[in-house]
Amino acid sequence: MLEKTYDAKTVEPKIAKVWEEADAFRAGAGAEEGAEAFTIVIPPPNVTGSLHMGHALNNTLQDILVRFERMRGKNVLWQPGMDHAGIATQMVVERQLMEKQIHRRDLTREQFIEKVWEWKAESGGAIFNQLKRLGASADWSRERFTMDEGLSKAVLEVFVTLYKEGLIYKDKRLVNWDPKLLTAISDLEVEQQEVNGNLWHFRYPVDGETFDPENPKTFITVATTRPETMLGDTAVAVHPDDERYRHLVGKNVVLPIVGRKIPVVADEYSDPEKGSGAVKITPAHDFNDFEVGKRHKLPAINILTVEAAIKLNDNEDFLAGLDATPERQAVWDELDGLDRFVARKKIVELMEAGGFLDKIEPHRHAVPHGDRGGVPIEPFLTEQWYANAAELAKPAIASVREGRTNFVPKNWEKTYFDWMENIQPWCISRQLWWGHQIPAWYGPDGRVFVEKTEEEALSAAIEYYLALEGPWKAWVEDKLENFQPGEILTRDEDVLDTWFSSALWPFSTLGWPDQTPELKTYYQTDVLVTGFDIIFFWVARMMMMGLHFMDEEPFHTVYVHALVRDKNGAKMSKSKGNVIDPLDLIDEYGADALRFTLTVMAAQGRDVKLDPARIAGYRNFGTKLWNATRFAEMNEVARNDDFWLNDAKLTVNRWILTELTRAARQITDGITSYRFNEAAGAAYRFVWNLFCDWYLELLKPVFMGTDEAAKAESRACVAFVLDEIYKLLHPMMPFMTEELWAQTAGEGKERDSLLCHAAWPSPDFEDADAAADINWLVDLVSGIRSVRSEMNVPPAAIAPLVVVGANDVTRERLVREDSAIKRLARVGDISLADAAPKGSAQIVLNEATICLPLGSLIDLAAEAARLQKELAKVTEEIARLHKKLSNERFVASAPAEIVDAEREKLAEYRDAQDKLSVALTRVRDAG
RNA sequence: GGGCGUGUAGCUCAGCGGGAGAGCACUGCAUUGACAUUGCAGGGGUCACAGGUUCAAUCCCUGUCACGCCCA
Repeated sequence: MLEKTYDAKTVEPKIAKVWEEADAFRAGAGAEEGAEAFTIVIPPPNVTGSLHMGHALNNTLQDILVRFERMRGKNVLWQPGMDHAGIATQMVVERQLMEKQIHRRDLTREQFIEKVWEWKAESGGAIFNQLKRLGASADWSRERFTMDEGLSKAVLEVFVTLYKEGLIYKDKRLVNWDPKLLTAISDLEVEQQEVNGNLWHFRYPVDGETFDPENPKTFITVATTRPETMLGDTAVAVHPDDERYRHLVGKNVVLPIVGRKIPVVADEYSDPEKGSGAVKITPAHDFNDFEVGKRHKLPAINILTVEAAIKLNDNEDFLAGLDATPERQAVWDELDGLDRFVARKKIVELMEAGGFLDKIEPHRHAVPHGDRGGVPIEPFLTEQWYANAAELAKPAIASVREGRTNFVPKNWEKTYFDWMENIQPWCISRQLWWGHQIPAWYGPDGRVFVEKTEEEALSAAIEYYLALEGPWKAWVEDKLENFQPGEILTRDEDVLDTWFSSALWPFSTLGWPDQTPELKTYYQTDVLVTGFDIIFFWVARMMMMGLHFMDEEPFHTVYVHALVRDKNGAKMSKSKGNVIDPLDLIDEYGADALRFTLTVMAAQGRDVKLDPARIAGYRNFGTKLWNATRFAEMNEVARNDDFWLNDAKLTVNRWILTELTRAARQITDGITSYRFNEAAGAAYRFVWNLFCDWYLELLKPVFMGTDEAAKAESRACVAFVLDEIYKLLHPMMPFMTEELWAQTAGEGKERDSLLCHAAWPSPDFEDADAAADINWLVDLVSGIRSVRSEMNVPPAAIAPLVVVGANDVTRERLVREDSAIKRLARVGDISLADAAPKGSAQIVLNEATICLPLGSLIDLAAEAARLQKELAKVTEEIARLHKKLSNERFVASAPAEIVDAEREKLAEYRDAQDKLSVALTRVRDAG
């Protein structure tokens, strides 16, 4: 016997253990030899991560697909793993070391990396246990890590290949530099944040004029949001059509504080409407200015250190061509080494003191911030490694364009195209220690050798230098005489962007570059399930790499789900304090309730606003099913394989089997079309509103009756339908259904397989007549209940039922469903009559009028009012339909079946109108 | 500024060319036997606004307003 209530806290760990011991989710588990493969690779969570709502939704949806396809008999692999998350992990470990007063730089690189691995062994990967608690049925034995040996091998292979193909190269250009983390980051890792700042207007004196702040002819005013960068200005730009400044183009201005003479150039970048219409140009510290600088061949003077402090002294680029007067030198000394924001204030003060400050305007503008470090990034001129994303994107664009990979919902394709078609070179090097070190070695002259191993690089280098005539040949020969490792080549210090290895995930996890059986079986993977926030970071790059190295898309479908927000629609964030921890919800309501809630709310193209009250509601749904099963048990429901359902005789059984067929189709269609909410909704309605509310209620008279054959048939039928319900709900509520499956094996019996390996239902029982019968019964009972409630008839009162005008079908139904009607509608004798007894409440149902002679219980005035209201409603409908059908153009243009249906409706309403009128007269006569 | 999306019951949301739906909340009634994590019944909506297409528009098109997100 089932426990009185379902306790998720004890059942879920127990079931998890059952699955684990049965090795139930191993690749191909439960599938027959040669079954079609179905593969999903998990979006690898960060090794530092812990389960948040986004993960919960993402993995619930994946698990639904995976469990569903496993039950459909496919050879399923859900490939799990984690991402080494370069910056995030390095930060976590650095912070931990700092608590012990150890700075990363106190350690060698090797020592630090050792610490990271130690950290991973101890605290990394907590999220896997959390995913297991959610019920994720991945093949945990195949766990991969982007830094593990196999995946690192794939990274080397890809890097070296792309380099040799010319698709990876080194370049010196402006990058997004994070002065806190001291590394370059990619465009995608930059977040624009709106801040309140100022526009400072500076006067730059025109060369050859005597500067007079009162005389505009002697200077040009420029506006800037970043005063400190003026130290690196190398021009002032004005618009070519701007009359105000035309005479100055080609002349020089003298940069205050610095003394450098810089030209006024004409460039369309300058917007005459903005500020003064003249803009200072700092090619080394601004992306737009860099482009202007290239057009006008301006020098780029870097005036910042990697930590974004001012660097003037010993700065050759800065000092070149300057007259370091003692006064200037004193000012430079003062500025040198100041943090950029301190320097900003200082510069403004100096400018003001010299009369060069025109005005300060408050200005709200976007400032780029590093998404990890959280500080404003600096455009910084450095040499970095780049991947030619534009080239790699071409086939990736074509794939989606030609429908080989499809986005669901489709509108994300536009986002994908917009980004891919304007893609910039991908900066793939990072100045970190934790990550895949770039396989590039430099020779004594700085020449780079890119190979998978140092040995190969060395051979390449030796071959190169020995073939060279010149000083390096002798140098290398000399070194080779008495060879010490590391003396000829120096390895590039940088590591690769974390997303570089993630981009290979769909094939690197399957063993590539080796041609493993897994790779053959499971690539191409099927569906990628992800949030839209990583379409650019990850999806696009997997497409590029998959196509380049596998010649086949990594997946045929990308299902993009929404973000989970709080119940007010705000993004969950620690700072807002509105984060809901899925583990808390699992503790409180159970994993099944959380999963079902996320599923039923996961409509395409809309964010999930999660209100914990909803979860309680869906927890109740599980309880409902649990109790329905208990009810079945109490009534000796048991599977009976000898009973052939097609032979079911009871209408109610034939009806529920018909409804089961419909529900199973809806659920199956919902999942296969990624409309998870529809699948969950269909399951919910079937189980609660049909199976529990009507089917089990209708069976109560059978179970309490004496017709043993009917009981036997019904017991078998309930058992069958329950089994099908467990299966249909399993992808959404795996724990409870697996438990119910085990518990309902029957006295002393055991199921011959786990529910997670049971065959997915595809019932095809259809009996339209039975469906019509029960629908009539439902309408009858609902109608009677409604009237009783409105007439305030005490629930305990039993009234007789008199049916007027019943045709043969209705008469048969009344006999057939006699006990159900009596029980559910709480009526006594059922009889037929030609006219309604006096003092009856009356309900019009199809051709018949159902009368409840309530005697003294009835308030005739109230009943008259009720009938009047009904009549009004029907009359209104008749008017609407009449008008519609009188419209010749409707009759002529609308499809015939629509017109016929409307005519039929009209006839039905007219019939009902007649009967209601009779009923009303009858009530009034009685009064 | 460009793009995407949203606006339907008090709240959270489905639906989407032919009679406005769900869950929660609310109101009334019900408590000995599957289930109060319950049952039965009920109230509640100019489907943001304005035009257009159509025999027919909550649904398609255009515009307006409001809100959200992404990219500059």
